[in-house]
Amino acid sequence: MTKRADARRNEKALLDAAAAAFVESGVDAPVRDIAAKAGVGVGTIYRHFPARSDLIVAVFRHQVQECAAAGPELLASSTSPHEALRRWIDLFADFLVTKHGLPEALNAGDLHAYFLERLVPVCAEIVGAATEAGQIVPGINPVGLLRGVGNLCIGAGRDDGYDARQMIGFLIEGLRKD
Amino acid sequence: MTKRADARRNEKALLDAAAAAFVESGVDAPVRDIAAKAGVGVGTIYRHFPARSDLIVAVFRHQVQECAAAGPELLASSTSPHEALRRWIDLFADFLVTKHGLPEALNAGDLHAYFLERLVPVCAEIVGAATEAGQIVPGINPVGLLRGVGNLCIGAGRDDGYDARQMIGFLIEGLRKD
DNA sequence: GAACCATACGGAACCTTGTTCCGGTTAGCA
DNA sequence: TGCTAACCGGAACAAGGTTCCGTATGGTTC
Repeated sequence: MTKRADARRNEKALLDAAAAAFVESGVDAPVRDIAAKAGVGVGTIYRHFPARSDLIVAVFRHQVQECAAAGPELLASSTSPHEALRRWIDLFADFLVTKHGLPEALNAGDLHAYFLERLVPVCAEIVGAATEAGQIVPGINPVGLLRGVGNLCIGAGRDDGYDARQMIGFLIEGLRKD
Repeated sequence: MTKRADARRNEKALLDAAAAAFVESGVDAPVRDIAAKAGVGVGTIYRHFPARSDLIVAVFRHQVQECAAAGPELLASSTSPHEALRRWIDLFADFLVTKHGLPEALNAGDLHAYFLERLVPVCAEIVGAATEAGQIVPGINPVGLLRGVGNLCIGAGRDDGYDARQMIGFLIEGLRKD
């Protein structure tokens, strides 16, 4: 059941256009703009991506995968589970901080679903290792931690005096069992 | 230059209606709904409150004042500056967590302006005291801290596994200079 | 208490943004 | 070449914020 050639072409054009639009205007870029940039009608967007959020997910899927894949590697290569946690969270934050509007969008609905589904198991593994090693307080919920870090990334692009990474650093430090 | 009686009456009706709407639907309650609940046209809202955000600010002004006022008191009555900081941040978080949609709204524009203007000096004072006492790491930006805590309150109403207060607790703990 | 007008009001209309719908077009195959 | 299932474009709809302007009225003056 292979797709028609024009459909495949349009889907790629849309992904490219969306990626470009997200870079220059943030993930809030209007659907019409993306359609125009791809040389396509809005209807075509909605056939390929039933909702705006599906387009966002599609654009960032690769990077989420990479972030997920990095988890086990960091756990193996770090000097301690807490160090691995810190480094992995940094990776996650780096990803979010560079995508204008993504952290806020993450709080509403479907993005949430995919991102968390993919990253929670990884986070859980690292948190579990750190807990077992007695390096962080027990009972930390991986979902909650991920959401917290995601929230801290909100507004990180603006030039006011907000340093998301610093705050995330404090949060991770506060997890320590001392 | 005193306002006309009907204008004053309508302003109060609007504030009451907005407060009620915010409680039952969150601060995202549509302007039209608020107008209807107050028995007033939308035009009237915009004469009294040039933008939606001004209405939100007006509704919560009192509580922000109270929170600001509590700062010095806590500093005086607590056993240590870090303890005062923790308690004051808890107060701030309690305020935010109980207002559906307020934390997210805080990130966009004008709310920001008023809330921060009022609370930053207070936060700065407590942070300064804790810093001088050598209880937290030096160089913490009060604006950043407030924004971070505000961000952590986002999505705190939902029944998924996110505990904003716990995350805030970790953040404050991570500020410690050990 | 009548007349006047600055002030205030209501709500239709406008703009933007997401989403749906459907008549027209076309790729791929017989 | 013709057929048709798959696909496309964009007008139309819904919802929410904001603006505009003709109408109504509180308060003041005589």
